[in-house]
Amino acid sequence: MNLRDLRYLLAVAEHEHFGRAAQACGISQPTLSVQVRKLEELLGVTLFERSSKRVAPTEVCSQLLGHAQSAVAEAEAMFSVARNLRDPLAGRFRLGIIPTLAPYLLPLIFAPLHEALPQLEIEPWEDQTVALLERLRNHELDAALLATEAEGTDLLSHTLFDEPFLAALPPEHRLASRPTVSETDLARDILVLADGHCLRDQTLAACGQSGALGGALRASSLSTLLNMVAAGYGTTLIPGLAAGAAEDAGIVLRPLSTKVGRMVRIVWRSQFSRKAAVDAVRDVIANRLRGFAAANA
Amino acid sequence: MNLRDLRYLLAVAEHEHFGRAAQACGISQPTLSVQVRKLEELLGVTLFERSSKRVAPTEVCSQLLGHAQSAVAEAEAMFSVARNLRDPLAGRFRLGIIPTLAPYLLPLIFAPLHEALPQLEIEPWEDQTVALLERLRNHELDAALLATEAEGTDLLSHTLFDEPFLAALPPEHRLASRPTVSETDLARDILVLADGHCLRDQTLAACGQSGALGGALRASSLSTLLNMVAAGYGTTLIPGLAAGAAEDAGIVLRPLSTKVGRMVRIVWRSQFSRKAAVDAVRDVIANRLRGFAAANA
DNA sequence: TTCTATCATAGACAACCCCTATCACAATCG
DNA sequence: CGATTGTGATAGGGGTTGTCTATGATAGAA
Repeated sequence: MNLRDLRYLLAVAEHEHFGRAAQACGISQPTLSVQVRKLEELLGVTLFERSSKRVAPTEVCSQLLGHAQSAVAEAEAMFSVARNLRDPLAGRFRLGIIPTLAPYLLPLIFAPLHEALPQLEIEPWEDQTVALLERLRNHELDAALLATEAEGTDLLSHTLFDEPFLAALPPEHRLASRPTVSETDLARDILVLADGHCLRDQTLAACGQSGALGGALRASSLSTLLNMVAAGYGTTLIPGLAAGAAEDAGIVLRPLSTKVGRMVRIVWRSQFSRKAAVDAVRDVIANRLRGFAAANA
Repeated sequence: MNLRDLRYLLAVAEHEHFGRAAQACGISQPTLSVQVRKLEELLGVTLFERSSKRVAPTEVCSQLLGHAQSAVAEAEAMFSVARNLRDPLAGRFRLGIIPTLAPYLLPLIFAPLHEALPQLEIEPWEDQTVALLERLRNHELDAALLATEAEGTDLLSHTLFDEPFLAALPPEHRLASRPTVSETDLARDILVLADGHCLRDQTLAACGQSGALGGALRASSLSTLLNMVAAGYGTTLIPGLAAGAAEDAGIVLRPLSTKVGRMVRIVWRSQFSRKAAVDAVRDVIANRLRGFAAANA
C-alpha cells in the first residue's frame, strides 16, 4: 500500500467525484480510477458506490478514512520534522567533558556557545576520558572535550587550545618563594588525583613516579585536591583554567620552569553526520580561549 | 514516500544492521541500502550513521521513528478494519420504514433479525415514502420497506409479503353486522390519513374519491386514525398487520369482499455494495411473514 | 597478510504508475 | 425521440521505480 493511494482515497472521499479528485491530485481520472480500484482489491472491500450521478463513500470507507488521514498526516509530519532538523546546528548536542576541565571551562564557553548557536542545545556530560570515549563510540555522545590524543580510526579530533600546567603550593611551602618551580622539585611531596583521571597520569609523567603516592590521599576531584594542597598536605600540578579556583582556595601558583601542559581537544566519530555542529562548537570554544595559553605562559 | 520505505526505515532502526533488516523485510541488502538512501535524500537528512562496525540512527532519525511507526500502524489498522468489515452482514444497516408499517412490523422482525444476523446493527428510520426514497438516494439509508412500486433505474426492489386491507368499523356501525364489507360501502364515511401517507392514496384508490374528505379530520398517524374510527367518526381501511392494534382499540374488523391490499417491498440502490445484507434482511422478514397474507385472507 | 563481515554500487529485468484515447452508460436538452 | 453532455471504466504504450545478482570498498580479526 502506497501513501499516494491513501491520498487518492482521501481526495475521492472529499470530492465525491473522480474527475475533480484526480485534478486535485494532479493525475488523470483514469489513473485515479485504477488506483482506487486496486486499493479496493487490496483491502478486499468496496470503498465507493459509483454511479454516473455521484460517488459515495461506503460505510467501510468512512471507517477507514480516519486511519488513512492519520497515516498521511504522520508521513507529512516526517517531512516537517526533517525540514526543521535539517540544520545540523540545531537540536540536542551531547558534549562530554573530563572532570578536570568541566568546572573551569564550562562557565567560560556556555554563554558564547548559546549566543553563536542559539538552536543548538548543548548537553554537557562529565566523566573520565575512558568513559567518555566509550559513550562517544556508543553514540551516547556527539563529541567530547579531552586532554589526551584520540586513538583509533573511528574517531577524529581537533586541537582547541593549549592549557599549561602550574605548580600549586601551600603558601608556607619551601618552594613558594621561588619565581618558577621545576617538576623535579615538586616530585618530593606531590599529590595526585584518583585513578582514571588523565591529569593524574600527566602529572606523574611530568614529575616522575615518586612522591606521596603510597598513602590514601588520592583526591577524587580536582576541587578536593586543591583543598588538600591548601591544607599543606603537599603540592601538585593544576591545569591553567583552574588557576582562579586555586587562588581562591589560598594556594600559591608558580609557573613551571619547563613549559609543560596539556592539549585540550574536541573528539568526534569520523562518521558523525553533524560535523558542521562539531566545527561550529570547536570554533566558538577556540575563539573564546584564544590567547589563553599565551597569557598564562 | 512509500509506506514500504517507512517499514524499511523501522527495520534498519530496529536491527541496526542492513543485512538482518533486509532479511526481516524479505528483500536483499543492496535493495534496502538503496531504498534507505533514497529516503534520506527525500527527507534531506542523514538517517543512519554507517560504519562497518555498526549502524546507528541519528538524532534526526530517532525523532522521525515515532512518526514512521504511527504511519505504518495506521495503515495496518486499515487492513485490520477492512478485514473486520469485509463481511457485508456486519455493521450498521440503516433501514427506512413507512409509518403505517413500522409500529406493527418492527416488533415482529426485530428478534428474528438479531438472531439470524447478530453482527448486523439494524437502525430503523421511520418516515413517509417520498422522504425515505430521498434518503435512500442520498445514501442516508441502506434500504427501505415501502408499500409502493419503486421507480427509477437507480433503485431495485423485491417483494416481501402481501398485506391485505381490512375494513375498520366502529362497533355500532351499520356495516358491523355483515361478515364482509365492500369498498364502495365504506366510501360513504371513510376517514383517511394526512397527505404523504401512501396508505391514504391506496385507501382513496380502493374506495373512490368520496367520503368525509373535506373536513379537518385527517389523521396524522394510523394510531390516531384508529382512535377516530373507534370513536365513531367514520370507517377506514387498515393494513393487515395493524389488526391487533385495531382490535385493542375496540374496532370491528371485517374482510373486504374484494381481496385488496398492498405489497410490502424492500428497496435498495442498484449500486449498493452490500446487496448480501439486503438479501439476508429480506429473507428473514419474508420468512417471518410467511403465511401471514394467507391467514388473513 | 589473508580472511571475514559489512555496506555501497552497477547493470539488467520486471512491475508499476501514469498518460491518452476510447468505451459504456445514464441523464439532459432541443 | 435522437443528440449531446457528463460520468466512471477500460485498453495499450511509455517511462519510472523497485528489485535482483554480482561485485566493489573498507575495516576489523585471525
